[in-house]
Amino acid sequence: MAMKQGEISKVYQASSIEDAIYKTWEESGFFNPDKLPGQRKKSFSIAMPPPNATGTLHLGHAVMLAIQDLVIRYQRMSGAKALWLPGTDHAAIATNAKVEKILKETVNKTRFDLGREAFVQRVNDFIIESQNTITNQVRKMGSSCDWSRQRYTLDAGLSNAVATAFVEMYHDGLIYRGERIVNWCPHCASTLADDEVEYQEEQTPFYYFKYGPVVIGTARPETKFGDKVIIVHPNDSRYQALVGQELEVDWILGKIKARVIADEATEIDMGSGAMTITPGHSFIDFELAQKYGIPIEKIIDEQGKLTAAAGTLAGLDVKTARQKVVEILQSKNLVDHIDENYTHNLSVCYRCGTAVEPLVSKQWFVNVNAPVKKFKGQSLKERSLAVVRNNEIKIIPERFEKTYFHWMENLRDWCISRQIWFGHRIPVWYRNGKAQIANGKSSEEIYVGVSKPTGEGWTQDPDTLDTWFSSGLWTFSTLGWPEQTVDLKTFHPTSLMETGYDILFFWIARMILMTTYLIEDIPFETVYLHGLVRDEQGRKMSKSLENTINPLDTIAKYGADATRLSLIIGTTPGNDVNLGEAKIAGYRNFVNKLWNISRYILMTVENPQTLDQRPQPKTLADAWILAELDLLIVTATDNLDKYNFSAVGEKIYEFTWSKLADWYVEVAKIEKEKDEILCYVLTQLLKLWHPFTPFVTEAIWQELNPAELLIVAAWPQTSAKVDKNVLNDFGLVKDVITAIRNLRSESKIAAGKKIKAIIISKQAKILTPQAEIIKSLARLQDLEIVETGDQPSQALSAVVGGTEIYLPVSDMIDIEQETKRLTAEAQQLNNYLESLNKKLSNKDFVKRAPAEVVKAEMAKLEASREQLAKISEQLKTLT
RNA sequence: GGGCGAUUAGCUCAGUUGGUUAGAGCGUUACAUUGACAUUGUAAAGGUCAGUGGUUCGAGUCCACUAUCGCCCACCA
Repeated sequence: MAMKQGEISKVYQASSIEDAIYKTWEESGFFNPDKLPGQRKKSFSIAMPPPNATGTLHLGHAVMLAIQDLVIRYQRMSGAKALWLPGTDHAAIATNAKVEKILKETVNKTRFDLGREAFVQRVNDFIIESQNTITNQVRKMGSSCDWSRQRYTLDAGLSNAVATAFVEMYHDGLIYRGERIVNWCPHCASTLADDEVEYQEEQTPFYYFKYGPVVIGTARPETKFGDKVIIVHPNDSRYQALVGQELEVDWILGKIKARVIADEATEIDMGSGAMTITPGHSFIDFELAQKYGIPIEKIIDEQGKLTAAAGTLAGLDVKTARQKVVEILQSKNLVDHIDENYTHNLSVCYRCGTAVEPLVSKQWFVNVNAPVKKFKGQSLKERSLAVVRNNEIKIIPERFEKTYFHWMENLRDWCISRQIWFGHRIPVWYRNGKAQIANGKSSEEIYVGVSKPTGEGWTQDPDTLDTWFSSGLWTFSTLGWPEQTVDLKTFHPTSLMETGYDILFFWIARMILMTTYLIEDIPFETVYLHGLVRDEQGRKMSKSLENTINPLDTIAKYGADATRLSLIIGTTPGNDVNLGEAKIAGYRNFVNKLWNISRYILMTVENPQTLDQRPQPKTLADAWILAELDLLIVTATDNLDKYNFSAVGEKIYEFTWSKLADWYVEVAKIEKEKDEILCYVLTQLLKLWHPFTPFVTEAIWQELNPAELLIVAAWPQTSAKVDKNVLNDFGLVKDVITAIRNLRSESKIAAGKKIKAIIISKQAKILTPQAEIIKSLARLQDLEIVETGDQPSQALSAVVGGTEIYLPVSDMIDIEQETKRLTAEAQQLNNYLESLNKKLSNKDFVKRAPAEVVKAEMAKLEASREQLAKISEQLKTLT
């Protein structure tokens, strides 16, 4: 990989060296914290959010990988025992669905045709085949994660953790099996968690039926067979007389008896103000039914067909049944009217988009409200709220804490059983006929444990667990739990959880809930939520819009470093990032710039090498670049600790391009003999950049120091106090040069033309030693610097601070234009002076503002006055 | 219905607890090929910080309201 001097290409070719560099890193073993050099007391860990095992890299992954790799590289260089643990997720429903789709398309079979065992085998084969795709793509981003600790949610170890967690929670009464209303997806043939349901607006007829003395409204007539209770609002004067009565009403299948109950669940203004309740197929009605002890009847079954409760209509599908019911009621003259233009939100499955059927089913649930012994009576929900409320866990940006609280406060029991086959099987076995325990009405014997019980006749629960149940254990199941491993002790709680805000509920909340209970600790100290990547116009990226950017393509075209920078700089946590290819190309240009600065140093320095000893400055420019670097190191380190990645990137970018390349390297060409300082500055700069752009920095580093890998180089430190005088003094030199360039440009003096300049300045002592630099960079033939003197007439002029600059080029001056320019400048200065005067003549300002602020304003006033006076004089000399 | 966010240069966005004449990149204009870099350099133009009111000596920043856009949650029986 290392190239000899002189062979370094003019343009940085990312794609031709990145893979080789990654290989060198991986083979070094340094991604593994156990193999890092030196004594490392502090540990720092990140559990990588596991991509789907069958997925491919997209920009969402790219963002998380860029940020997490940045943090872990910074920590590793700062001397931490840094672990970034990678893995993949089996993504139960998603993968199950994917394989089912393949089956359908290739052999036109369903999972039921194959049978459970063959189907699961099929899925596992599929995973093994595609697993490497995603992990290799993760490598393409430069991710320095410890592959020796890679985990997969269906690993034996993790599966054991899942079973252990289930069993423990069951025995503590936090997991129960019950007939409750759940979201059912008829297509997936499985339950869904509340947050796996999405909503779609749709138009549907809304029916008003006569139900005894009241009119009730519904969009779902086919569920109404068993409605035997009318709910009215206690304050609704229209129905006061009915409350508490039992009425006989004519209904779909004939006459039934209906009770009237008053409850605030109804709204007076809504429809007729009265409603019947359908406990089996509505969440709200189910709760009401429990409250009033109303029997729950199942009208629709798991296949989406009507049950025996529908009498003659049993077996019909939902759509047909709806028509039939309406026809029956019409024939009985019980239809009041129909609103054809009713819009409502239809619940659909987040995976397949099928309408979700709320129905009552026997499922496993996590009880989030039960008091937990080891929490002294606090519930899972309360404990999960507490650890964020008391700042044990910090969420960045902070506003998401509110969102988290709101969600957690309203959390209902979590349905964790799924009827798909791929996933962690529920660790529960049943046996009939030998009932030892009276489990309510059931004569069934039940065993809950991590492995199959001994004895005959046990069958395991056919269901699998919600994929988020295993994800909830991710931070510690990956470290060996339930065993008390060294890793668990060393790296848990993890330091940082970094992920998109879109899975705050799905995942972050579940991890907090599971971890606080199972290991009585927090899963992570800080949560950093990044935004979603959108296209340049802020639209969601989608295949149909053809606006997607594939990170693998941009890595190939612009390099992983440029791709990473485009996702980190200019982005803020929690806010979406609009990304276009132009932005990535821009950072490719920057990476090339860094490459070429290095190339220049490698070509001109006699013995290029890394240097950590801060050299003694010989000139003002030396002192300045060292001071700027000191300042950069301090602010970068400080801001990285605060997770202000973008700000740090911008600062280092500015230093690299606007200070080092634009000024110091140019000065070095004039002053010469800068080998030590150039080596030192480059060394420190490569280190600062490394967490952001690991590949190019390592490539350059290897040219300077083939004996060491940059990934384990020590993070820059500086003991030097930032020298403000040096910054100001060289600042003046820069300003003078810029002012002269500006005058030349405005007066269209050819760039090649060498001219003379006269500088009159009280700071001549500072400027005089810099005469060579000024002459060269401002392209002057002759330069005169005096402390006081007469203003030359017929000269272009400018004022910087208290310094006057004159270019006596009488033959080239356009008096009119020059007068105009100076007058405009004077006018602007005048306005500024006025605002300063106004501010300072305000007694309250002088009295109340801090003394230093007032002092600074006074100094500004003084300086501006002086400057204005000089410009006025310059104006006079023109005429 | 409840909550959150955004609105700053032509475009994409920074702006940390209120305190330099509000910044960057891209784009635009003019000039340039000087010992690394045209994926370059030099210089410039470009902003009533969405609007209104308030707090304050001082507001892009804090508060209230309005407008537009976006997101999340709940859900209409």
